[in-house]
Amino acid sequence: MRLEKSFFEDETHRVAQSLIGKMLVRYVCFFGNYYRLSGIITETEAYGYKDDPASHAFKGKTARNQAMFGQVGIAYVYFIYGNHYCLNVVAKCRNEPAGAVLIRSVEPIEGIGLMKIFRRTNNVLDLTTGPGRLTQALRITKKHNTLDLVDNKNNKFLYIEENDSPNKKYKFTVNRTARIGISIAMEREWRYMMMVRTSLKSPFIPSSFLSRRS
DNA sequence: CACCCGATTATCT
DNA sequence: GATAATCGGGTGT
Repeated sequence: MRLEKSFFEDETHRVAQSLIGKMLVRYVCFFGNYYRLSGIITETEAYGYKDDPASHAFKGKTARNQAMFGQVGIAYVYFIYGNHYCLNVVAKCRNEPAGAVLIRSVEPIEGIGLMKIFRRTNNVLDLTTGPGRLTQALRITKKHNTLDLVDNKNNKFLYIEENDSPNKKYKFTVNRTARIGISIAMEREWRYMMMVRTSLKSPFIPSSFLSRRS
């Protein structure tokens, strides 16, 4: 079931937390055929408006960040460090001018073979961990900026679903920390990550640790 | 128009 | 762990 617009109309940090465990879905055309790529969202960050100096929207609306001021449920994709695209979803309360959730990491589920091609690596472990990696793996670029992820009529190429796979293996909790790569507003714990455990007696650990090199 | 810098990552050591 | 790669956007002249 695709997430609908009302899901994204809430406090940005609450949406960021709710997105953990959801499924990011992308259909790509490759040599004439369409393929479904997907991954479970395992890490997000919330970015606000005038009260959030770490946010692109902090200083007001510009050509680059205008998507953050748009309807909830649209994508905000920006280019960073001369190399990478980052995918956000606009989420904010009604009457709030701007706000978005950065998708920082997913666990690849469907279309791993294609993701390897797009990433030019055979290493599954860091296929989609990191905001720049997941956009490369899913072929998300600035073309997708302002794309409406909750418009199931016109946009069948990029959206977010409930994870209702029958063999749902995630019994998870969500941990929160300060956001990555910023030096300001550290007291705000607006980074969320999926925590899992391998048995009832095991402690919860970041889901990324399960498959990580030791 | 020039300058500066960043919500990153690959590729070294 | 350190550093280079790389370029669009913001800012100020």
